[in-house]
Amino acid sequence: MLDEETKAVPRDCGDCPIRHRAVCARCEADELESLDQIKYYRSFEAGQTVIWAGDKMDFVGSVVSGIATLTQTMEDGRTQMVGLLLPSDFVGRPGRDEAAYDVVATSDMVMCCFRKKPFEELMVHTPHIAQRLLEMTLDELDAAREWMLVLGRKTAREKIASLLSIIARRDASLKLTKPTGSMVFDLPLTREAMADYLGLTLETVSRQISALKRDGVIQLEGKRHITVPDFDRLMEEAGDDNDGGMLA
Amino acid sequence: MLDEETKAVPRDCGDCPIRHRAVCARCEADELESLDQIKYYRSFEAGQTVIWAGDKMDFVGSVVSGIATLTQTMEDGRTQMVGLLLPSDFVGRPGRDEAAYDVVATSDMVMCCFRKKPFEELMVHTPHIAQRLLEMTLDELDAAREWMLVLGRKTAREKIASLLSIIARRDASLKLTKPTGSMVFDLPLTREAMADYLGLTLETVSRQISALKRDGVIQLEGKRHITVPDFDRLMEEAGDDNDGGMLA
DNA sequence: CTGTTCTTTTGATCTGCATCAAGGATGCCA
DNA sequence: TGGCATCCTTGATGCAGATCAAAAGAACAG
Repeated sequence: MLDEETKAVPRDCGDCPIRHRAVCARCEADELESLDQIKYYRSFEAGQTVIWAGDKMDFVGSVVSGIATLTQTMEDGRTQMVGLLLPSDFVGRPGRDEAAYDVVATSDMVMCCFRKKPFEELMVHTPHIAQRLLEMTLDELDAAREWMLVLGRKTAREKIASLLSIIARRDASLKLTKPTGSMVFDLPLTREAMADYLGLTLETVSRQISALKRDGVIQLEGKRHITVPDFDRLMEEAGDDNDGGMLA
Repeated sequence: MLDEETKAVPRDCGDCPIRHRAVCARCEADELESLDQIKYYRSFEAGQTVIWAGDKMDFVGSVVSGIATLTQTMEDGRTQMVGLLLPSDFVGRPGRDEAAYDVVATSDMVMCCFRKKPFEELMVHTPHIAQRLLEMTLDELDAAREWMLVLGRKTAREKIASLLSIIARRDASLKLTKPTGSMVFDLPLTREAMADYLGLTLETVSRQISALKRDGVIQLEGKRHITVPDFDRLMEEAGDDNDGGMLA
């Protein structure tokens, strides 16, 4: 069915758009050289599955461009997204042979892959890689825990607002701007994918987006292009406290 | 209000009950020696708060005995537990100054603490510590993601069954037995804490526990002592698939 | 043993979101 | 240009779990 085409995309680490954010961020020139020797690029089309949960996984890698999702599925088909992978995010786990989750490209995507075995060996001699990976994993753990609050305790409206504020913030950080005032961005997810992320149905997602639009929290152009006139207002709707203390 | 009593509990690393599971698990004798120099013990009583989210945190550490919870709270009081800390689990994050979550001891608890600064310095020269911490953090990330599925997609009954099966499994692993057949253990949490973990109300928790008891999935003695006559049955109720493939 | 507090159970009712159902918009391919 | 698929919106209805309320154990101090 799916044509798992693998296409080489030669590139120099020096020009790499994720050079200073990915797992290689802290590497010196010589370390980068070693990584360069075991790396290869893979391209995926929107909708293509990178790997299925339970499949043997003999590589790890970084998202270079595009977006992928990490999802878990129960036997009866209920699915929950457990991660949204953006450029520089790491895929796979050193020391594990099988993929723990389904990984699906939701847009055209390019990954910088390393064969797992050589990567693991390299990690032993290259503390900068292990250090960076630890830092990234701790960040992901924080993100997962923040998401647990969203899933466990927020209302549908708050969930949507939380997702929008996260996407807006991430978009701002790519553009190296602060998330304030008016913001414009595109939704990288379908309503169904949003529902899977938020633990809702796609109908509820659609209704709540309409409600936020009706209430002036967001403006919509087409289905995907979003304008947030007031980011603080969005944060309020998300139930997050941005005025949080810190009066030291 | 809370009497944050700090009591010394001198102990030798060689005798430590979490020696081979904690962040120090991979350390050689000399590395252990270095850790030993910067460690100190703190005891907490049941109900005592270890640290509040946002507070300055100048230590990291491991739970030696007892149980603690990691929780997040919204301004209006809604709370979500984001982690259950058992013996050998790590508390705190190297490279971060403030606690991200409330940490509360739910039973009498002893922690082995390291001052953060010296610990961070030690990590640089002691790859075994960083390696083990990475491994533990990856495990926690997996656990958090499994919990996202529970919070986002499972019914109240499945949530309760999931929590019980996790506690049962953990209990089995402490006793070095396989989780099968009949199992007996104590709930380390109040109904309210269970509710905070599962994103439910305590009334719903109580009702579902009664229902599981009525249906013979569990037996109760007092409020806390649980017997699971058939672990596979419990797994089914949790919606987990334990017969999952693996026919290689 | 009695009053107090904390935890838990159980009942009655309400409601937010799921479910079921239909139709609109957009884009692609023949 | 029309057929088809994909994605999205909106309406009607139902139900799982929240909320409100009361009371029953259990632990403990006096």
